[in-house]
Amino acid sequence: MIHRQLDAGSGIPLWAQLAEVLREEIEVGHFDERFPSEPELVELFKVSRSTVREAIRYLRSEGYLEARQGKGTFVVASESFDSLRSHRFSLAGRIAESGLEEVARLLWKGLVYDADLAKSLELSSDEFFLIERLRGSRQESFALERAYLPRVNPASFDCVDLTKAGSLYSVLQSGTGITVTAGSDEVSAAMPSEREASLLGIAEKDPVLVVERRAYSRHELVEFRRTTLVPARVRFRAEWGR
Amino acid sequence: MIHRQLDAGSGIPLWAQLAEVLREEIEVGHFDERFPSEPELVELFKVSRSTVREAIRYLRSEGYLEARQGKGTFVVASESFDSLRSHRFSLAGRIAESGLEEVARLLWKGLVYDADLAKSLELSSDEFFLIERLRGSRQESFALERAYLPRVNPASFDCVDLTKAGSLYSVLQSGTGITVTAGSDEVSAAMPSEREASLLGIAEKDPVLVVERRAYSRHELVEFRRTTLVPARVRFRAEWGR
DNA sequence: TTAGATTTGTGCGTATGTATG
DNA sequence: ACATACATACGCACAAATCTA
Repeated sequence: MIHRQLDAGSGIPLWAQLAEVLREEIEVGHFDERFPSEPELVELFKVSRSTVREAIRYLRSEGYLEARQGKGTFVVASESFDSLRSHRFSLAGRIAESGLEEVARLLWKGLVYDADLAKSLELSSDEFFLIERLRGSRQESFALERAYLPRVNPASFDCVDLTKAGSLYSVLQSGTGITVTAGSDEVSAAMPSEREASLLGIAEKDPVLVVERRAYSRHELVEFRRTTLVPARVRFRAEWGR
Repeated sequence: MIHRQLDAGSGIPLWAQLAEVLREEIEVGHFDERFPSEPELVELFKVSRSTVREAIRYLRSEGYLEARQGKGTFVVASESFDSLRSHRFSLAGRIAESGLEEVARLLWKGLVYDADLAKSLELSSDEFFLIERLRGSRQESFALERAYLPRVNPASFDCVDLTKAGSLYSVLQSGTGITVTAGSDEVSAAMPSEREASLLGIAEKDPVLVVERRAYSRHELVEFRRTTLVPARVRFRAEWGR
């Protein structure tokens, strides 16, 4: 078994030492069949249960472990890329930093038909309500946002102010009664189309960040959103540490 | 002040109830000038400090709060971009999905001198130990990784196997005794140089994702890493809710 | 510069609740 | 019904970082 001595006076917190030992064992594949229970770890490493739980909490937040009440703690199948695995990225931009007011300009809204999109989203109907907005400060734009809403009543959006920077979800909630419960985001890089470059005020040779979002309400897709961002004006940032 | 009664028998954990109350107050801007200290919240809501800390921990993980030892807890200025604020992005690629073995090829290691980099990192010396690796499966590469280590003994890396996919930090730890405690990542988009495109096996007109990492050991920079990724082969993905 | 107060971080102990098998 | 597992909640003490008098 493991049995590595933790050093209380090393300046490194006990839970961090324990997490490091466990992380190494996980990466070697030592716990693939079974991860020790909390009481077992308490006994093995001679620390309190709070310390064990703190270490496990950290490894969960890093994506190494997941826990199920009543069942146990399990190793998550490893991603290939070291420690870029599960940091919390947030969008940070000059607008937020400088405190400039953010504005959203409505470019277009209305029904569109897109068979390819419907197919990739596994939807039976190719009808979408499209909301296209340009976001930025008064001086410059940093994002072009296209939200595709399947199966909604276009009239729901007639009286809604879409120029506010606020969330589309509150609009969805108040306009249609739909509550978004889960979703996914995917970040990639791409080249802008001529129109995108023009709207964002960049050259066609400048690359952009693309975020694709799927939002669900009770396992049902309620929004597909593609946001095109200017990397010089806004970027994703994660801070991590103990 | 606040005073909302929490209900112990409601089925909802006390910390979650407290977090919800605090979140609402935060969004109204009630705590913009000062967020209550832990003992104050204990007194206000008549719960234990662990419960208070659990609620604050959650709000920190959601990006609403940040805490500094000795200073206090503070409301994070809301990012301009709705709800992309605190998702957990992890790198997902074809390699991990298909279960192919990941390999790392050492391209170069040795001392380099870069005054611009030293200046941007606010370092007095422009001497770096550079480790350049190409990562991918046997069939194709998906990332070019350049790690700049200031002030390390080059001999530390003589006997180390850098072709393993494993973390550089364990190398740092064993080779130099340095323990990485904190850091930040920033994701952007860029065009590859001729050499990068060639090494990654892509066209020069294909955009790439760029991740810049800063790693610290006790407030001291110990690594600056720039990773260039091929978006078609690997991307950042976050799932939320549920 | 120093000393003390304040605030979050770490770590211990205990007890009880809830989900699972 | 029972044992096992993690989740919640309480209390206490001291350490480390920060601010202030």
